[in-house]
Order: sequence, then structure tokens, then C-alpha cells
Amino acid sequence: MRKRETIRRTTAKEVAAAAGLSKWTVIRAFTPGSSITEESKRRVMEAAAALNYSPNLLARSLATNSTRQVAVFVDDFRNPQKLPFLETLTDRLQAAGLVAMLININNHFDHVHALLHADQRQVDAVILFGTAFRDETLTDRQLGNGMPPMFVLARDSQIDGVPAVVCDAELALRDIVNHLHERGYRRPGFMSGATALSTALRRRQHFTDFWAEKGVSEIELLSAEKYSAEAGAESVRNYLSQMAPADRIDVLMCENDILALGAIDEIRGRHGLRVPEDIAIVGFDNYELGGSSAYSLTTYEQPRHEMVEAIIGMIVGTIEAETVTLPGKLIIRGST
Amino acid sequence: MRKRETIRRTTAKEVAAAAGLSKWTVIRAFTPGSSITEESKRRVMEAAAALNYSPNLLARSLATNSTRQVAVFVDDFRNPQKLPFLETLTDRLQAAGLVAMLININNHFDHVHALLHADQRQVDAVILFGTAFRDETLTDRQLGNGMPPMFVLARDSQIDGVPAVVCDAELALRDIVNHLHERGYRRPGFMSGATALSTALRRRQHFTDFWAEKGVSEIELLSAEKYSAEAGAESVRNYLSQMAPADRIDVLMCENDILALGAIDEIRGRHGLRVPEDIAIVGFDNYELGGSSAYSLTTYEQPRHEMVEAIIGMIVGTIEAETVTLPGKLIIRGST
DNA sequence: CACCTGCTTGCACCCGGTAGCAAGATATTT
DNA sequence: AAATATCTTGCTACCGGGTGCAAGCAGGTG
Repeated sequence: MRKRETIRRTTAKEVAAAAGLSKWTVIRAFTPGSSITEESKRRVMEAAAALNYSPNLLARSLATNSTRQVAVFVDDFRNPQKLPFLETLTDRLQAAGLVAMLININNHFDHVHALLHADQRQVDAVILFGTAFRDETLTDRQLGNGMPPMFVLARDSQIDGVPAVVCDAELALRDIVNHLHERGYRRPGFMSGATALSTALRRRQHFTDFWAEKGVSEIELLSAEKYSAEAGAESVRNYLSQMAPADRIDVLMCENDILALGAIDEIRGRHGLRVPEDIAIVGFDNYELGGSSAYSLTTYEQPRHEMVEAIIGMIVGTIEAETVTLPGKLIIRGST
Repeated sequence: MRKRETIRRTTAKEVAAAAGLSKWTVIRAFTPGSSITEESKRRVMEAAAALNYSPNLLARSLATNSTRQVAVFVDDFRNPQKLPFLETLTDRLQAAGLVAMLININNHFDHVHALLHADQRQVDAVILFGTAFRDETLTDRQLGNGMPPMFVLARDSQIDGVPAVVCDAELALRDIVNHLHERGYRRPGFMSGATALSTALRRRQHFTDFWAEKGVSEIELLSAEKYSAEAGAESVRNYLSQMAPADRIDVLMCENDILALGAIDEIRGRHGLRVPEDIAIVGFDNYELGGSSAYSLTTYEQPRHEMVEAIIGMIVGTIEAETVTLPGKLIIRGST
């Protein structure tokens, strides 16, 4: 680890010697609310400043059985929406005196590995950010037995007893379908990115249900497999090549903005069609670039700050609910 | 911390009792290469499995003075390029048995705070990812005195003795300028996102120098203050509104793809100009969306994987160099 | 001036591991 | 079979703090 082994950090004991007090008094000076005279505190602080001392959080964590570290599991880095979420999440965690351990869940490092690792590091909580265990994985009794509490962010929890914070999908899809219906669209399509995911299924289900309420029962289903612009484009390409112009959908809702942007590119570029005149497009997430004049994408914004505050509330224990569902905001732009 | 205080994890001592051995033997069973009989190891492993034991990495870190945690400082979450970099970085760190602590540097939590915090958590290294201390901050003697080793990723180091891994800016700008010159452009402009940053200045300087070699000494300088599509668009808007069409630049190099995408939107949308016919555009980073047919942005790709491998090599000590400069790749598309 | 109260301070022991030594057990040599 | 070499195992001490108790000390009271 390059040099680190040779590094000598000052300890409370050394500060104590310098200040002519015991190490416990030094620790008290650094523990708010503990009983210590002003005079001793001053002497400790002077010595500490001279020696550049600060308490070893590792040792403290070991003794107090609380690390104030939170593992954040992420398994999909393709969605740029993750970045502002990570920004808000790290910011609010830090404000709450916590720190994020970012764990990349992938083929080499799966959920079970990651959870075991996080547990070994004694994290205070695990945030499953946009990811969830598959049901099968759960048969492992790795869970429960003293594992750190888990929380799901921005996706439905699939595990009993694991709370989740989500954007209200029912409200979102109702708003979207109402808007599309008002605009006069009647032949809707839905593009999912990964049909196995519960969030995906939920959005699609609500989309279908609300259209049914409007008397539209036929929903064209496209599937992109991955959440990337190319995948979105490819999915549209397949659809358009199979479908006679007269039978085409007049509006396509994409499960997220990235798919939507890829879809728009494909519709305009390779097929020379217009958005929204030939096919209208709706996304989900309000990714910055969708708002640019090139795309002007109608989308739905998740209440990022509120969601992050809620999950932190769950972690620190001020919120008890099992599931927090927060309303987002429909952003109407030129693509519909 | 919700429940965590009541959680009881099994310790080596308890496993020892169950297996009828001492705690040291239990620990040996979990320490590769230590001297222990097959029989004892089997008994320990059985007891450990039954009790669901795994070693406490916190305690180990305290005893070995090595946490295998690396703090990653990020201060700009606007650039989507950060996300694939974070993906690669976390993946490779995990493969090396390290884990990333993601720290958000912002107004509430500045570099000095963050460094102090990282140090208190005994991280093995700090990666300044796309961020660097300003020179003034360094007058603090907070550095050096046993602080964890720091490494700068994707930006020039501004601190003596702090190694950096960067994409070769000289090579990149030479390739870009050669390409633009070949294509026949002769009136170049350069848009920076934050002129205070050394990386920005460096790219601009090379751009200017290589054009000078081609006999073009006048470079129009635009400034966007921030790295966002809007900022890029605004900067172009200001420029176009001030400049008579005849005097305009014929190619604009933007410091990164996000600025470039904003610039393209603005040029096409509000001004009805064509890219590349009226103004050609070059970006930097090869952000996925720039490759879409809507933008088809000529750009330069940083060698992400090599850069990440290099910085990890520095951290684990297999690479000694002070600065590693790696060649990237010019991606020529329709915008030039 | 003795006595009680309450704050400070030092102490033994603990958190859950690691390091290195020495005794005990086993294997090898002569 | 005795002596020696090698491997196992348990132990003490330690990493750098935190906890609860008891002694020390101050101030206030009768």
C-alpha cells in the first residue's frame, strides 16, 4: 500500500503525555458532552493541535459498534440519472455524518458477495440503489442473521422486511396517460429496458391499466433489453421495420430518458420521421440533455431530494414506514 | 442507526468455543497460508458455517494498519463522463481487493474537511478524481504529516509529490488540430468550461500552440464557466450574437462533450445554422450520446481502463512513476 | 472544621482482530 | 529408541479507542 505502513499517526496516549493528562481525558476532550473542565480541554486541544492529532474513527467504530458508513450498491452505470442521484445521496449522507461506500455489483461481484463484504466492513446500512436481489438469491439465509439493515432506493423492494423509497409510479403513469390522451394520442406503445425488473413491470402495468380506463386496450410492447441509447434505437428500428406505416403507434413511452433519446434519434435519423408529428415520445427521469432543444423530451421527474431524504430518514431511524412513495412531476415538452 | 446497536455478530471466540479450539486457531483457519491442520480447519469451518461467522474487517484493519479502503473525491457530478469512470474505477478497485469511499466535495464539505475525514477513517489512499486542491489550500500543513497518499486521476496534479494519471493532452490536441487542419478549417475557436483549472488551460494551450504551428495564430476563446449543456449553449449564444456572420469561426473545439452538445443544440436550434457546414464542432470524452445520429460528434476518447489500471498500480505500489500520461483516441464523426 | 454533594480524573476491562514467542505434539533422523 | 527438526497450538501483548466504576478534589453547608 505504498508508504502507508510506515506512517505513524499520533494517538490519544501521545497527546495525553504532551498535555500531562491521561488518554481518557484526551478522549473526553474530543467527545461532546463529556465531563471535563475548560482548563483540561484547552490543554488537550493545544497539545492535539501541536501534534496534529485527530481521533481514529476505525478504533472508535470497533468500540462503539457503529461505523457511520453506508454501503451503496449500484449495478447499472449506463443510466446517467444515477449521477445526480449519487451526488444528492453522498451530499445528504455526509450532512448526516455518514459516508458512502460505493459498491459496483457486476458479474465479478454479485449481490451476495457484496452484502457479505459490506457486513464484514460493519456498515451501518446498505442502500440498494436502483437494484434489488432476485428472489432466488434470497433463499440463502445469509440475510437476517445479523446482516446490516437494507433499504431499496428508486426501485420496489422484492424482499419482505426490506423497506423501499420509490417514486409514485401509479401517479406518474396516470399523469402521463392523461396528458397523452388529452393530446389526442390513441395508439400507445411502451418500451421497457429490462422486463425482468419489478419497476419496469410496474410502470408498464400502470401504463396499460390507465389506457384501459380510457378505452384503449391495445398497447404495443417494445423491449430494449438494456438501458442504453443504442438499445432504444435498435428496439425502435426492429419495430418500424416490421410494421406498416398505417399500423404504427402514434406515441411511444420509454421506460427511461436514455431509451427515449435513442428512440428519437432512430425515428428521425434513419427513418426520416418527425417527433412528435409521426410518433410522439415520452421518457422518464428528466435527464438534462432531454431538455435541450434538440430533443425537447416530455418526461417525468423523480423527486430526487425527497427520496434521498426519506431513505436517510429510514437509515437513521426517524422514518419508520416500510415503503415511502413520493410524487414526482410531469415535465411537458415538445416531444408530445 | 436502527437496530444496528442490538445486532450481535458472531466472533472468532464464539466459533472457537463451538469448535473446541482457541480463537487463534479459528483465525488461522481464515488466514491463508497459516499453519493449521486440515482437521482443525475443517472443524473451524463447520462451526463457522453453523454460526454464520466471518472475520470483522474493522478489527483487522485496526490491527494491521491497513483498511484497503480508498477515498474517491469528486466535486463535479455534472459531467456524465464521471459515471463510466466510476464504474471502471470501482470495478478495478474491487478486483484489487479495495473498496471505494465516495466523497462529494462541495461547499459544505471542502477538500480539507474531506481529507481530514478520509484520514480519520484510515483510508489507504485518496484519489482526487477530476479535482485538485487549489494551491492556496495547500499552505495548510495538514498535508504531509502522516496523511494518506494522494493520487490525481484525470487531471494534472498541482501539488508537488502527488502523482497523477492523465490522458496525454499534447497528443490529443495534436491529433485534433491535425484533423481539423486537414479538413480545411482555418478559423478555430475554443470553449473552456472553467478557465481556472489546469487541465482546461493545458488543453487550450496545446490547441493554440498546434494551430500556431499551422500558421493560425488567432484563436477565438469562449468561456462557459460551468460544465453543462446549458452553459455551453449560452456561451455560443453570446458569441454568435456579438459576431457578424462573416467574422465567425468555422470550427469550435469544446473542452468536453457536454459543452459540445449544448453548443450544437444552440447553433442548430436558435440560430438555424448547420453543423459542420457553418460551424464544425469537436468535443472531448466520447460521451455515449455524442455518438448518436442526432449529434454525431467528433471527439476524443480518454483511455479509461488504462488510466484506472495505472492509478490502482500507483496505489498498490506496482507503478512508481510520478506522472503517467496515456494516449487516447480521436473519434472522427460527422460534426467535423 | 467535619460532612455531604457533585464534578473530574484515572483505572481496569472491553471491542475483535494480529504478531510473535514458547510449549506441546508429531515427524524425521541417526 | 533417543535425539532432533518441524509443525500446531495457545498465550501474552498490542492496535486505538470507549465504558462504567471508584477515587480525588472542589465547593457549599451546618
